[in-house]
Amino acid sequence: MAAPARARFVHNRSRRRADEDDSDDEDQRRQDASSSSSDDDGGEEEEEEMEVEGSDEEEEEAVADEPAARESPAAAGRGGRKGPITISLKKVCKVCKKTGHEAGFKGAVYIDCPMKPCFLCKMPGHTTLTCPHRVAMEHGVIPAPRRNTNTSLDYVFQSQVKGKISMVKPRFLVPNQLECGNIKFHQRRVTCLEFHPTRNNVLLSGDKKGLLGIWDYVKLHEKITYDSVHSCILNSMKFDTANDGVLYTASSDGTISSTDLDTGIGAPLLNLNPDGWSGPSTWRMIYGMDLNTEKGLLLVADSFGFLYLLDRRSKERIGQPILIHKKGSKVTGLHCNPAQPEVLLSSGNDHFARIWDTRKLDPKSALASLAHGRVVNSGYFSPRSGNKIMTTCQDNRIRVWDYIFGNLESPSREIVHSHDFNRHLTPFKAEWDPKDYSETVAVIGRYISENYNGVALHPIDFIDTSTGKLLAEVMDPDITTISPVNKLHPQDDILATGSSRSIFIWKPKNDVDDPTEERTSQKVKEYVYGSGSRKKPNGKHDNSSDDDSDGGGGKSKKAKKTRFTHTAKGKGKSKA
DNA sequence: AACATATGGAGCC
DNA sequence: TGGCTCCCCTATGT
Repeated sequence: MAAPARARFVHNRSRRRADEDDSDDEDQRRQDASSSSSDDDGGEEEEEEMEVEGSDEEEEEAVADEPAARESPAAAGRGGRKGPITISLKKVCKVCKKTGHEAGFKGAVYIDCPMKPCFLCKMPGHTTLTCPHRVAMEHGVIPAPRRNTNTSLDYVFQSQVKGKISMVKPRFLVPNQLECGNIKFHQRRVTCLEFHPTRNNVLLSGDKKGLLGIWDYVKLHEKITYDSVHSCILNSMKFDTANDGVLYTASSDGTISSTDLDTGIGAPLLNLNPDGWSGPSTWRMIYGMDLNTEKGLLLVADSFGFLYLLDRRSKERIGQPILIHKKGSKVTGLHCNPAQPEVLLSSGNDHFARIWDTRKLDPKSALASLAHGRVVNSGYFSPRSGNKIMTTCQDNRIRVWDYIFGNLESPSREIVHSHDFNRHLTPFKAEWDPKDYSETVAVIGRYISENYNGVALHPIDFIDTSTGKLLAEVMDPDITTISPVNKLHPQDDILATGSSRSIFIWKPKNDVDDPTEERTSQKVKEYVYGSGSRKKPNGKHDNSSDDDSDGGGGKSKKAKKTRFTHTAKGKGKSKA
């Protein structure tokens, strides 16, 4: 529901302002109390710097006669006037190493370094605390003119295709309440999630180690994991809709695997590193994969810019690999147009998203090249008509093209949203709500935190991509980690979230239970499965390296089935 | 409580 | 082009 969520947001925003003031006061007090060594998280050695301060802007000055200070150029600049030399004991900013300010968390509020461009919109002159896109999220849209090309193609589109897009907003329920507990069986961070297309309550999850989990989120004990399908990052999963017992998986180990979900038998479909590891400059990783169900064609892209076509039955490659992004750069994603499966959207590390006709492919044959400010994490056609494109870019902008047959030179909208790249996080990807006939609602996790009741939380945002308005922000006081992986159920009002190693299932809050918010005292139960603790059965630590780049090519692809039973235990984390 | 560490991209030379 | 350094609202284990 838009209205309540909005109200909550405003409320939180005003609370944040109050906190800012608080922390400023705190800052003052602490600095008045002077040389306290309140250096928070170590790292920088020079915790305090003695420095002669010529300017009188500084309030926290102390009188001293430090000989070293007298020799400093700043002192000389004072014209040799004898008298008390003022020096100040100041903190060094961890970000820019300059003095006079500090950056970092003050309680639940993060203070930006004023010397850096805004962490949200990347523009200089302000910080995230004062960024217009943060203060008023609904105005975070950089407008672009609606361009009608007025070509015959556009006319055909307007009359024929546009009618398919429902202009009536469907009932929209935000799955904002944690349904089942904190599911922990992945040993590494979750990298992808997919709902089973036909089997109710079944979710598939992949992690950085390559572990594939298939489990029922209603009957939590019904869980299977496959730990030998892939040897490192599971980047993408696709169901064969012609045979939904088969799952295709793409991995940074350079292989595509097909797994029969009933028998657990896995078969490699493609291995781009048949000769094994011989250094990072030759190791091919697969991030992008999609399936053209009409043609039975598997489309795969590697980390060197090449696209491969694969017949899913014969498992044979069709033609030669085609360079679709800058040579040597990673293709981050592929998506076949849901209405016209031969139309392909690719996104890449070369700051471009490109549209292709897979029937006539050659490196220069892109139907369109969509320029971005930085690496494009993902690009998706809208789920029903396929006539919109939404991309997530590392420049903290979600871009939307409303009409793929129109003028694609610049996006219809750019929505400023915090989803920065961080090497330790799975890249953020804004995804359409597959249930939304109007093709406007998107979901994406948020990087920067907001202060909610003294706790810094990173919500999952529901965005109206036609206006940039924040429809809802989903969060829970017990989830303090960032949630970069989010998947909306194709039919039900359910959201699955991957946050670090945990998985969460959200459902709409029951309308019956009122504003009393009895949820607050209720802690999230943690379901730790047998292998969840990174410890080997013998009690020794799993010291196997996190290195993604070890062999893997020669590994047997026989899927190993493991069953676990869950142990539910209450979690008593106390939050301020 | 203070560490170490996994790790990708940008920007420099 | 390649090799190096920095980035600096991560999460977790020791």
